[in-house]
Amino acid sequence: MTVSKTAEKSSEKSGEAGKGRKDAGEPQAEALQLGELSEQLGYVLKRAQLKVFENFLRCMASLQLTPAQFSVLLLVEKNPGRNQTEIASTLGILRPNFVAMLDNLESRDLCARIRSTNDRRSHILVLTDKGKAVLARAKKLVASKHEARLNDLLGQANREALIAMLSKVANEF
Amino acid sequence: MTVSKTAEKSSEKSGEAGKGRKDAGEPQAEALQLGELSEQLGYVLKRAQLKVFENFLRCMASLQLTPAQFSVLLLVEKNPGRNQTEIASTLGILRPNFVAMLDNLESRDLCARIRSTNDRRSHILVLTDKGKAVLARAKKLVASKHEARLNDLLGQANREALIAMLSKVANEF
DNA sequence: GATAATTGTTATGGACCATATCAAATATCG
DNA sequence: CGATATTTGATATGGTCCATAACAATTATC
Repeated sequence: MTVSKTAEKSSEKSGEAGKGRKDAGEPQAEALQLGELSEQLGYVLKRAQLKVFENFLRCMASLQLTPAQFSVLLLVEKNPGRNQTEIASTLGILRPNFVAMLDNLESRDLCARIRSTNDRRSHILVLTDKGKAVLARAKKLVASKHEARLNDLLGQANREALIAMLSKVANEF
Repeated sequence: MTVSKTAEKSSEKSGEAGKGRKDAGEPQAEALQLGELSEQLGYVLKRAQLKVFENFLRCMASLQLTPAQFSVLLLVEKNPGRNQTEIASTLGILRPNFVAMLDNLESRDLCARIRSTNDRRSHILVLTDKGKAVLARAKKLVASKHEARLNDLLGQANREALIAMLSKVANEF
């Protein structure tokens, strides 16, 4: 069930540009049989997730946003005035690990920590103007380059069905 | 798009045993709005993947097999006589990282490295008798406790549709 | 007002992933 | 044949992400 991010370099040798794939060329070392692996939920889930994240990063290259950072900006925009603990726990990020993430976003002036007047322990999170602008551009990129790709691949109906099923698995499994 | 493995402890406070959930009890700190996040492919994919892996580990607790180890055993069983490079690259595992994995499986007598007579550089991989037995038990556990759960949740048809779509995403996205 | 709990933070360790490098064995090619 | 390049398994190492313990400042609780 393990899959890493590096595309297998071995495939570069065989199917390059316009070469009509010779079938009985060299010994060729026949491809392995995946067998039951290709129907293992966890295996195919992980592979799909890696591919999707990989594509997401490419789409966001110009904005330099990771999936995690994008999710933080989205959530802060939707829920302004919440503190670090609330945002982090909603995303399943542990508070200690959230600190460095925010340091990054804040250093890039996308997000700001504001001392709460009610509870001077907590930091209220808000998007800066730049943060809002970047997020707006990010959304457009995701919609046009990322989610649209899923539509092309599966069709609108199947895309929605897939996301609905994944949500169900995520929440009720 | 980030999700960790720890279940949010905060939910333990509210819905415990048989307590009828009071709606207007204490201040309650209203739950955050996920907004567009809940329809982000990457977000829901990652959450689902974590839940599935978590459940897999619980099911395999008695056999002490991780998803990655299970995939290795499955692939070696299906393709006996292949070397480390072939098995690893098929699973998307980099050769350096595969060494420790095999050390582990070999130390538990589940898998064996055999020097190839054709090419004395490579190690042929095979399952030991114990490895075959453990894998057989693992398959039964996965089928009865893991995959069956997906059937209960989605139904047979949807389960197959989900896996088919994930395969498509994994291969063609 | 003493004690407990919460918030953000630091330090730290583990798991996983990726790259460079190496010795041994093999392949390639002059 | 023999020099050079490639392949295989392995080691070392660094990065990222995840998880836990602990701490100071602040607030809640009694």
